[in-house]
Amino acid sequence: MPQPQLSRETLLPRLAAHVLEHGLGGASLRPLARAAGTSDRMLIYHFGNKETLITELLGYIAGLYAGALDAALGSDRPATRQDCLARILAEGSKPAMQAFLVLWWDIVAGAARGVPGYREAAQEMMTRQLAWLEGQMPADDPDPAGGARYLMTLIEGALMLGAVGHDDTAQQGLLASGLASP
Amino acid sequence: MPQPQLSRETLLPRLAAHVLEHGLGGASLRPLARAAGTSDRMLIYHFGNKETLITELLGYIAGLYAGALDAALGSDRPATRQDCLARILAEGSKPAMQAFLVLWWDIVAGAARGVPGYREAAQEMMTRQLAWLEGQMPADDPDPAGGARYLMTLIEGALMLGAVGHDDTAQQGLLASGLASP
DNA sequence: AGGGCTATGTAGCGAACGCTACAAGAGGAA
DNA sequence: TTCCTCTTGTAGCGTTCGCTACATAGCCCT
Repeated sequence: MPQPQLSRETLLPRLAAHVLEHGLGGASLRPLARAAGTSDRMLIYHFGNKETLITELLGYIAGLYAGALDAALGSDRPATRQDCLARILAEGSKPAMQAFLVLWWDIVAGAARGVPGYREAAQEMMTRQLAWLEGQMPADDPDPAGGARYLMTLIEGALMLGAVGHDDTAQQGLLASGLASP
Repeated sequence: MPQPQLSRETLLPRLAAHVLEHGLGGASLRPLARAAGTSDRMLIYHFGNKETLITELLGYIAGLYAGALDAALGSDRPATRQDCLARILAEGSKPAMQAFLVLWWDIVAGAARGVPGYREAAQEMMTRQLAWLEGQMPADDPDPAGGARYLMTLIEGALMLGAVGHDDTAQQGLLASGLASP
């Protein structure tokens, strides 16, 4: 009997790719297994049950997200908060980030409803993004910590408005904040 | 045979109450029917299929939300943007709004993924909230339209951060924006 | 060599899913 | 009265769900 030596570590990347494409809502064992080249039977064997599978998967995806942020970290800092915001919005509109974004709202919904594992993953991703953002603040910023949290709040609001088709509202809001130019 | 004369109109309020409590993710016909005092058979009879049921339900909930906003409309306008923001955040933290908020992230997730009906409902709710917010802007505000969109972006960002356990981040962000006081 | 232990395949369980076929009661129309 | 339409109940279809029972092939240890 062949032993492709499947483990959680080798499984998680392919599972992550599947949920990034198809979302968490319809993530049931058999499609997940097919995407990972194994069977539902083996997913249960390796993870115990579906809930821990999802929890570990969310943790893994949070790690992926952290890696993507690190990769996006430029060596030169922006000169102003305006530049900073512009860079981040450019980063978030990259196609590679779109799949993350769509999945992100699944995670937020789960976190808001209290589904086990979701809040932890969401919190970790936001904490990581906040740290990244603080590192991206202008060197001469009078209040990098507060400024990063301010930008963060604006960015997340803009992303949400964009997700529901209110991109224009967000754009005009950022304009009125004085942190974006037309 | 008794005819309790059930129609879409009499059904929708009870269906809405159910999804406000249990969310849209697990909203399947039989539990929905039980909550509405009927059977899955009759839900299909009245709505045709589940997709149109959900679509109509989302529209109805958008109407509920609009009504809640109207009810929250005070006759006196706030004097400053700061007051305005404070009032809105107070409004959003009312217990009656919590169920809406949890459901809201379900809707956002569906809208982001392109599930039929979700984007329309989300857009309608945001449009309505934006109009309400514009009406709440200070009478002497130099740019009510832009200011409302700016506040909107901040508020939605703060709500999202709150949903994932980053309330403190949002609070410090609002503080750094100069629109909130400690 | 033999006995565990780990990893896997096959088959299937009971439940829930969206939806449908069929019959039947109630009320109006002819 | 007789028929026809609207509304409802009962039963069940085929599918998918998470999960399990059981068998078995390879590996390591003694």
